[in-house]
Amino acid sequence: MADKKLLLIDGNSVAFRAFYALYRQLDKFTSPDGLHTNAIYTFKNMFDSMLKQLQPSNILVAFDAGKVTFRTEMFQDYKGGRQKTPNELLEQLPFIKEMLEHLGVKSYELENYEADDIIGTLSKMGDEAGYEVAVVSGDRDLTQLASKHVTVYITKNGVGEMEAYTPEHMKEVNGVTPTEYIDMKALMGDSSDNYPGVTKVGPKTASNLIQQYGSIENLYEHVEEMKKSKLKENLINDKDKAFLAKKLATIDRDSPIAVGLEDTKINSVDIAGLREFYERLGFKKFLAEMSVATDGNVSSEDMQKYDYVELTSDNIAQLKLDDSEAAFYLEMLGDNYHLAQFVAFALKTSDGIYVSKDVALLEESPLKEFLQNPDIKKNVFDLKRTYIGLNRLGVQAEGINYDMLLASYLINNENNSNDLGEVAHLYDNYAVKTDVEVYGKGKKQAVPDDETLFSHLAAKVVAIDKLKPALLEELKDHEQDSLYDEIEVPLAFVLAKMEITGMKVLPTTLIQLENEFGMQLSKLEEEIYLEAGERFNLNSPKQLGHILFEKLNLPPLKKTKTGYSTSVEVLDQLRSQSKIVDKILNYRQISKIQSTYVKGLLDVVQADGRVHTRYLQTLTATGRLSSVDPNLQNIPTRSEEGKQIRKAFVPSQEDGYIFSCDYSQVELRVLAHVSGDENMQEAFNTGYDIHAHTAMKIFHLNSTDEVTPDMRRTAKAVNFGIVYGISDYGLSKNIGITRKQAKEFIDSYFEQYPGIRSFMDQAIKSAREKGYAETIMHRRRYLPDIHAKNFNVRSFAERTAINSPIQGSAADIIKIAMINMQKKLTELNLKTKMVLQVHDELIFDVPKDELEIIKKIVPEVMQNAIKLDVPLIADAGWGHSWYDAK
DNA sequence: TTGGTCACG
DNA sequence: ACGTACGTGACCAAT
Repeated sequence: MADKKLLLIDGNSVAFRAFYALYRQLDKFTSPDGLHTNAIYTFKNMFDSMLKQLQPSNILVAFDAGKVTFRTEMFQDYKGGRQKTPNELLEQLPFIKEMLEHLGVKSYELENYEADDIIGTLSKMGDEAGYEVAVVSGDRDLTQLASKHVTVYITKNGVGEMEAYTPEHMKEVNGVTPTEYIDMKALMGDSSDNYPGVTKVGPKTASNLIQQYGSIENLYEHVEEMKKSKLKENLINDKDKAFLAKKLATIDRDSPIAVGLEDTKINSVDIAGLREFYERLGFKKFLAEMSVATDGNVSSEDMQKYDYVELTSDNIAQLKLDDSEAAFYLEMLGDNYHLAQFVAFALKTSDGIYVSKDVALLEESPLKEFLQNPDIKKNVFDLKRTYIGLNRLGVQAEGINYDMLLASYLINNENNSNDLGEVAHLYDNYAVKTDVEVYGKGKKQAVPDDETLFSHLAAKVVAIDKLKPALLEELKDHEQDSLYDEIEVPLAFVLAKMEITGMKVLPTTLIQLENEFGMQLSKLEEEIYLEAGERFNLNSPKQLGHILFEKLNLPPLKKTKTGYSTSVEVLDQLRSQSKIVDKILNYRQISKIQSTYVKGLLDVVQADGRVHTRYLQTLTATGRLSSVDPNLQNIPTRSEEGKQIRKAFVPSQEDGYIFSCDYSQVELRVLAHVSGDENMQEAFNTGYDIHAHTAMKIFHLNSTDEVTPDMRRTAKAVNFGIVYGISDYGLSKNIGITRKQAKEFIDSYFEQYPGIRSFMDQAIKSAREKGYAETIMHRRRYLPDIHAKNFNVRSFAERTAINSPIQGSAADIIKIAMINMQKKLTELNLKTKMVLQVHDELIFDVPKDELEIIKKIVPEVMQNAIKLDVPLIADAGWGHSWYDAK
């Protein structure tokens, strides 16, 4: 702690920031009595972060006393027209003050003055008395107080982040000194405080003028010397406004405050009062923190320090591992567990907690036997990560039967996290810190000292065990036990094996493509520069927009937040207007393939000549998987150039096959099943081409023979639209018809498939009643926005309520197929490996002599994954590369 | 870190 | 009347 360091906080401003930081969680943060607490809670977090960063010896928090101040006397409309502070925030202010009192911190407000003036006055007093002064506010006005010993911190978006304004920083940002800033404001006015400055003068002009003249007084002495301009006229006309604005902008540094520096001393924390306060507001996290900080009086057993034993090769022999159940955690630094550095492990048995940084201990007796013993049930967090980490150490884990991460994802994937600490916090267990707290993030990520590390890991294994009953109970309440036990947990092992196997990629094929595409790209580049008349960065949408819409004067058809849109959608319509457009589209397409797929893929081929993706099993809102590092679920297939990439994906044996099998229209079949629509079910049961059948229906034809390719295309778009929760606008935009036509198609569709409409209505109604949408396997997606007042937000939730059960059930189905498939491969003792899943498609690496059996069993297993009211159909293809597997 | 763009189902 | 399709990940430029 610095000797004399005074922290002055702008209470209203910080509370305001705190309130809006968690505004979206407004309804989730309430006390047992129903009081909103989001601002109180965040205020405390921000306050803690200030203490940590600034280490003050003295503190005072200043508040505004009321609406009327000496400034409103000068200027009636001061802060007029400003939106009223929401009641939800106002009602929290007294509690913030109460909390500060318990914390031993003085709050102060003064009739007729704003918090700014209190801070201005105290900062002056502090400065004169030899204090280092730190001012914290969300309001940039305060930056005028900055001086050699006064630093003004302006809160940024993140809870703990602040921008430090020293006189030097002021100069960089505004070009003026803190005192000159007042004069700058005099010229600019302040729209949020509702007072005008000089007409047409903004920050730029104001800054330039003040840099030139130093103050408005001096400026107006010389104003007649300025050469004739609109600016000069405005300055002269608005002279009174400027001088008034200066008065309003100036913080009173000699206000008649009734507190002095002696009042800023920090008193001791009123522990009992604070605890009672936290309990009243339901702040479990802060309560838990208190128990640790104050030692003794530990009310929450969560916060006990755990005793652990550090395992070494010397004491390992004494380790008793005769339990039938234990918790285990293997720590690796970084997301990519295929490559991540091992840090340490922790183990919790009935005897106690054991930790060690020596992961080699896992490779030997007795830990290896323990981990490989199927009869000892292991509780973990992130089964797949654990399994693969152990696999790298030569351990084939068995008996892992509980995964806290998977369970929490199934229970509620709304506030999804892969961090054990964060998940534990969701279940009111604050005994374990988050990994970011312990290891840091980004460049600063590092392993801490042994004591910190071991305590963290000990807390982790304890939390895994401790929360297990609650999570299992909740799964049961949700009727998700079989989704968890029979789908997600077994699937995690299947995915682990797929990831470990990886897929063979031929770098030479990619390098050939790199050369070809490279030549095409340089040729296109030159041609484009020639047409444009200059060289520029083709990959910059901003620069490209400038060339197209300003230099070449093409019509800008669409805008984005930041400028002109240059997307395919726009460029496609400009094709006829300039030769350059086609070339740009062509360049874009090839450059995408080159950077993302050719170069990107080459970068991630590992030493074994394979790519090992990671499937994220606990990420998506619908239950699908996602694939990263590399993403193998978006390898090009639609364009021929892109499809070339697939030639580099080959079987592990040269004469082997890549075998691919995909479901035909799973989502529509799921829709036919869940909606019970008779016409659609009949179409699938009879084996019609569903899009042609739809075309026949919506165009009122007598037979599918009359369906033209155009009609079929339209019908296909309508079928897709239905799955997404259709709107006439969306459909019209997608297939380039009018909204009216689109509406007619949709109406006609609902007439022909009446069950679909009632399904959609029912889906929305049920989401409203239950608060979530659900798949056939009881996977949930919570939809709080279904009750939103905002039309757009609510509509989005409604479409989601329709789409999620469809997309999610399809995900359930292929997951079941994958588990059955892996089982079958093992049963039949085949060498074939399942290597990829692309949402409705499974891909296998097949030795030559297994092709025949695979052709038979894969479609069979996929088609029989689940029994629906309509048949599931899966079509297979194979070849000597992924490209040829069609 | 964010936004634009584009690859996939 | 509201403005709009559902679900993802990677790359690049600009902040």
